Amino acid sequence: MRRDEGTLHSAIGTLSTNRMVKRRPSPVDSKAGPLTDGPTARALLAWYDRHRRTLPWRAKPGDIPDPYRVWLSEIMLQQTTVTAVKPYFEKFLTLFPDVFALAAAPTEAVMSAWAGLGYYSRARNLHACAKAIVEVHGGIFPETPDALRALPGIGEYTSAAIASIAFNRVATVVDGNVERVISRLYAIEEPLPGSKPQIKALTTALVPEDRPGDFAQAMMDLGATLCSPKSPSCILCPFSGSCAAQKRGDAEIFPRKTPKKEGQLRRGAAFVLLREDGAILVRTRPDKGLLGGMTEVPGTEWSASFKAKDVTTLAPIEAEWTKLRGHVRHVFTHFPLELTIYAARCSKRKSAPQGARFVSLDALDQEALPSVMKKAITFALENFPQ
DNA sequence: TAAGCGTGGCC
DNA sequence: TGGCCAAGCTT
Repeated sequence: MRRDEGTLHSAIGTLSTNRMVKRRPSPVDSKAGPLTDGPTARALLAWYDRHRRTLPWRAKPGDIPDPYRVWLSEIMLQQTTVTAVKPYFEKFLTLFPDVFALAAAPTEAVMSAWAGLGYYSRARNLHACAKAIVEVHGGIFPETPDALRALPGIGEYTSAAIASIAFNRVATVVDGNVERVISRLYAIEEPLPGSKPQIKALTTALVPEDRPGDFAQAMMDLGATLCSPKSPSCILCPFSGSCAAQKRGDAEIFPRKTPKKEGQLRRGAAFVLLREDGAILVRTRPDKGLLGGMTEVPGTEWSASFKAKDVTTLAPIEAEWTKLRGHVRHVFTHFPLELTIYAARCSKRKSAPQGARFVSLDALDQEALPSVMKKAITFALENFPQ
């Protein structure tokens, strides 16, 4: 620990003196510890200036960032990969070009545009946040972490990210990438999430006053490219030589994590009712909880004790329900799900029961349909009886 | 504090 | 193929 502190202080010293000295640690240095250069923001920023990723929401060098784009991307990127976010980001910019358009949009439009991206409370909070920015802040994003933190869907990470990236404010941005990079730089043995306070303190000490936004993005770019979870490219890393894990040669074991207990399998049934004019029966889930506010086909509760026996008594209408062979499997973050699918047809004159509605298959893409429901409907249509 | 909350890609 | 993982927030 004393060694870490020494390394940190030398990093701060290098920053404050604004030196561009390239000091390759000698064998003597690396044994001496405190004499070895620690990681510096300068080294990282030099790398970033050459290797930064081009992303749809990222301002080009010299350009002023658009807070709306920064905010929208940060919400979408929560626990979500860049690849998954890109098409949704473009779609949202087209449908809702600015915070005023988003605030004025119907909730259903926001939810259906978000469908497939997951963690649907993000969409609800996104909409609430847009309204708050328009109604409370006159459509202007607040610039400080504290003010941002007060908005729906914006927590510790996102408030710091927006403040630093959109407004170049000094803030400590710690996401999964930063946790990995810092854990390796200092070979932190304590597992996450217990190591979070230490990681935040070490990160804070590295943030440069002149380019906090670039520093945050550089740390995340580094974590997403070179300092990857598996087989990191230490040889190319700007921190090579000042990274404790790289010196040990076992960077990939960091960050250590406390194992999570796995969720128990839940089962349930779903009913796909196809009307003869090509519409299926759907309903809207309650606003809160799993898949809150999203569209679903009618079904049973999902539970560990579910038995696929006599479940047609739970069907939305009386019909000739056929139990389809096989199951639809889906894995949520906290439990796996196995759905038994029942299928039936009904006449064009059939009206939807209370709380449900018919939607033509052609209009299904305008629904807020989560992936598990797309799976269930696709499975039913592909295996429909007769 | 810990649990709840999605999804798709990767090896 | 299945476990791991991705720019976390809310309660």
